[in-house]
Amino acid sequence: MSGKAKRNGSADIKMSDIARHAGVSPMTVSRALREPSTVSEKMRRKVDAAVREFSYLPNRIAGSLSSKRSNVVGLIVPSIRNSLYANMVQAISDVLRANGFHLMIANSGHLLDDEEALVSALLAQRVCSLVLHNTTHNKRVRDLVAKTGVPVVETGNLPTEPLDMAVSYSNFEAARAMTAHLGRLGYRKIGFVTLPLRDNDRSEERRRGYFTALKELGLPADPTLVLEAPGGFSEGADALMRLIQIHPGLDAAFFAGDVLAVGALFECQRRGWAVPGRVAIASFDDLDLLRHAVPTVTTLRIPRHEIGRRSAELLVNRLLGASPERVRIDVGFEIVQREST
Amino acid sequence: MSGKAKRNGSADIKMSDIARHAGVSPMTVSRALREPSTVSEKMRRKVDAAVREFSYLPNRIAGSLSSKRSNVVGLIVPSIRNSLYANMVQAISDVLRANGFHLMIANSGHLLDDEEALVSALLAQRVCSLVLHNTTHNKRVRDLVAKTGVPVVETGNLPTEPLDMAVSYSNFEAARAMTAHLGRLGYRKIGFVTLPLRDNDRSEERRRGYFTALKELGLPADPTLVLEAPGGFSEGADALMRLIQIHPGLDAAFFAGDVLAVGALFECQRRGWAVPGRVAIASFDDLDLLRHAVPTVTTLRIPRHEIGRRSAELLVNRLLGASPERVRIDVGFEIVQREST
DNA sequence: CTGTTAGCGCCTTCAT
DNA sequence: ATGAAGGCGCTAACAG
Repeated sequence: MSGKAKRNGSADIKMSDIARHAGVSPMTVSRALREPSTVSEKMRRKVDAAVREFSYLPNRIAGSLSSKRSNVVGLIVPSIRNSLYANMVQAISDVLRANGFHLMIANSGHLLDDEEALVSALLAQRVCSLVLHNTTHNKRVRDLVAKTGVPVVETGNLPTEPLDMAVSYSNFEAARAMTAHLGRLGYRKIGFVTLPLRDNDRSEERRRGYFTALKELGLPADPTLVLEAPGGFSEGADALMRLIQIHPGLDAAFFAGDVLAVGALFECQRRGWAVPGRVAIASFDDLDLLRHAVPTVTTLRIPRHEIGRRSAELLVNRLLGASPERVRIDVGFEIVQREST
Repeated sequence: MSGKAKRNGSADIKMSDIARHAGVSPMTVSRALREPSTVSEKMRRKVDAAVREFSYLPNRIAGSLSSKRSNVVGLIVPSIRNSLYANMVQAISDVLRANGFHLMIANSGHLLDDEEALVSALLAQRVCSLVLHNTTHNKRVRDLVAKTGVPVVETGNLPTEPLDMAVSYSNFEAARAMTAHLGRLGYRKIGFVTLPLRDNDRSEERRRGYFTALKELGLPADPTLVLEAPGGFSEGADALMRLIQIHPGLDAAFFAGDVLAVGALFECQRRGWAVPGRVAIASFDDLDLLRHAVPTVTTLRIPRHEIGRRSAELLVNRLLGASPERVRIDVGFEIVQREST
């Protein structure tokens, strides 16, 4: 009894059926559903009754094809799992939904060529616009975006030359500011633990910011003060221990990833090291966790939610008719000084 | 210069253009793209060349309309932000993508009527199936699902009567097992902190499991041992302090939400209370965090990733032709005994 | 305000 | 193995 590939369900009633049962033309049904104000009270009621009677759900696939308009936005993030992105996605989702749009989501796993495959796939689905959490793209992606002309928002970093619109903070400035902050507090031997640098403009920028600040502080830019670690609690702990082994005089460590910082903090607790007495710890991104840990952790507050919200708002405006113009919004960041430094 | 609503971009080349340039019929292009093996080598090469030359992206909207088949799965979660769901979503996304499907995601914010609106919207988009992180639905949702006949997977709890397929663990059994575990360890005055119970079958079930275990342990089912708290670190800390105020002899607290447990743990650290010396702490869901905190936290390991993976696999099989049959998969759970109890 | 006509871009079906 | 005809369900554009 198996049967072939499942057809997409639906009750199989279409607009013309509703029209027939309501005694009107299909066009009137269409209008009653999409722009009720253009239809007379009487017609509208007949239509509504028939729609309810059959639980009619308009086929938006057909609608999109016909109108050449879609209400689905495509989103590509490096990882869905990561709570930082999740925060942004939530905001995007909320704004889109409030405006009648939907979200198609995909994750690229940090690979540029995967991004290309996903951009193609989403454009084949005829999404009406794209959000990319990434500001370096391969040529094909840039070409596709240019060619299709869909509105695009890039986030995650501030590109010097956005594809279209960009909403982000500057990873460079943020890392620089935190490093400077640590210098101002009197720390002289400041380690830096970065997330993987490969194919990741954000990580690169953060490291650049760190070195720039060191220079401005008149501190030596010692490359052995920098360690690369994949995200994770253990990795943060390891990194701190290795740094301290190399530099027993290390007095502060700046982690370019919140989970790394917390891992290091836990390791200190385990060893009974005072933070910041033995070593100060600073983090990147304001996870709730950091505000509640003991000690509370100094960090950079990045308005992830705002990034999502404003990205979606820009798209919605554009989709609703705003004229295309390159936009580059810097949402900034904030240093949150807490007990750990 | 403003211009009307933005049309969905696309390079405006369609299959017939490719066909013309390749010197074949549109049908051959269609076949060369979808089932290359049914087309001769020569034709295929001509088509491929034209496709590449124009960077042609087939219009899947048109394809879906015509074939009555969609490759988009709809997913509704209570919250995108929550990392537990994020874990599951990631797994779903991965499996779907590996099989050529896409994911449309929406969040219901725990409201049944919002779920209805989203189910309608997703079905209007003609998603080929649904994943619902929720097992109690209002009538309209049940009707729509029945009527359209799309495959549905429910997760988040094990429904006694699934709409279609279900993949989950039992919240009841999990909470019961942890409470029993605490009893076995010798704790006699075990508090329980639950997430909001309203419209949330998962929370209800957990509480039921807790009380059942107390009874089985021969301990009094004292309702003042139960506190309801919205998720959050501070809320967990508060809840523990209130419990201890009411029951100075409290020797263990079981938090039906990981963040609550960690919040309580931090509060203990802050007060210099030994955990489990002063009070033992148990959690629900195996956040990485719990394995690294000091002390490490006893918890229930729920295979969120597996839930997502198996859900998606079930759907994919069905979409690829497996015959419809009600499935109810219990992925189980595991008690992870650590230092905090 | 309502209806008619003619596609949207592709795929199913049937013929060759 | 390839092509021609017709239609998926809806909406734009125009007519009344």
